[in-house]
Amino acid sequence: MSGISSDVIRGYNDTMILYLLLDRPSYGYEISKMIRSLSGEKYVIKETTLYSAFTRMEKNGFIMSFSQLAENGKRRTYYRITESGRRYYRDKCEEWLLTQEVISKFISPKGQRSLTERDVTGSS
Amino acid sequence: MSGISSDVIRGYNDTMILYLLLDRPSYGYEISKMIRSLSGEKYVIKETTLYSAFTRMEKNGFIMSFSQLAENGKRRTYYRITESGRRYYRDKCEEWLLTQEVISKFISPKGQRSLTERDVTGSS
DNA sequence: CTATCGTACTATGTCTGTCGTAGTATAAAA
DNA sequence: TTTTATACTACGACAGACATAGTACGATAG
Repeated sequence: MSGISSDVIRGYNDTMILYLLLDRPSYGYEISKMIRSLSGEKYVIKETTLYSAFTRMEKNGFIMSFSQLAENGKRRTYYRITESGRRYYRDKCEEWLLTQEVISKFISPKGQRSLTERDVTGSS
Repeated sequence: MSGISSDVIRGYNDTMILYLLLDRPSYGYEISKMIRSLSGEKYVIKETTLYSAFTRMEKNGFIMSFSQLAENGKRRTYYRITESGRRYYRDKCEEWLLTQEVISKFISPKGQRSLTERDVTGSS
């Protein structure tokens, strides 16, 4: 299998989306493409996850939507990050650094610590 | 509010617990203390989270429980990691490395990318 | 002309891990 | 005797991710 489980990513989808909005507004389809490519094809956000994140974040005041005609004449919903959204993003970045630090203490590269055979069995 | 949100840690509580069981069996209270101290007091697992993790992981075959009398004469439920649990732990470690790699692409240290002054704030 | 594909969404309900709240029980300490 | 630390269990709420399904429209292929 391999890949990133949804439990891990949970709570960081918002952060990823906001990151992509820092420079300029964007819309669903484009953002999903950007996440895919920026992650090196390692993570693909689900459509429902993406759009529900938009809804949630707009409700929370982190982004604002506006409708605009695309080159092809189709109407799209764009999202722009707000000041509050930038603050939230910054906080999440800090939280991420902390999280990394903490979780890393519980990770051992080979998945093992000093382990002698007899530890595996025996109680009585 | 700083600290680690539960959404972030979600899915890594199990990993932390398993890490602490790699060497020897342990029990709830001790594990919670170890998580607290190993994380440098930065993360404190909730009791309910911990015990429900035990239940879930035993059901999944990652750990096995056994009851034993403690020094003080009280009966405790200890947990021992299984082979399957070790494998799961190793997988989670790999997943973690991948996750770190991916999420880090969406994190900018100051929470900002090319950004002109006026966007930031002014308290002046 | 029709079918399919890519784009751009919305709706609805399920699942699962975390957490709030609360309660039980015992030994040691105050 | 009351409090504190230890060592749990039960129950329900919550929220984010996801599965599934459907709508709509333009471009492209056959």
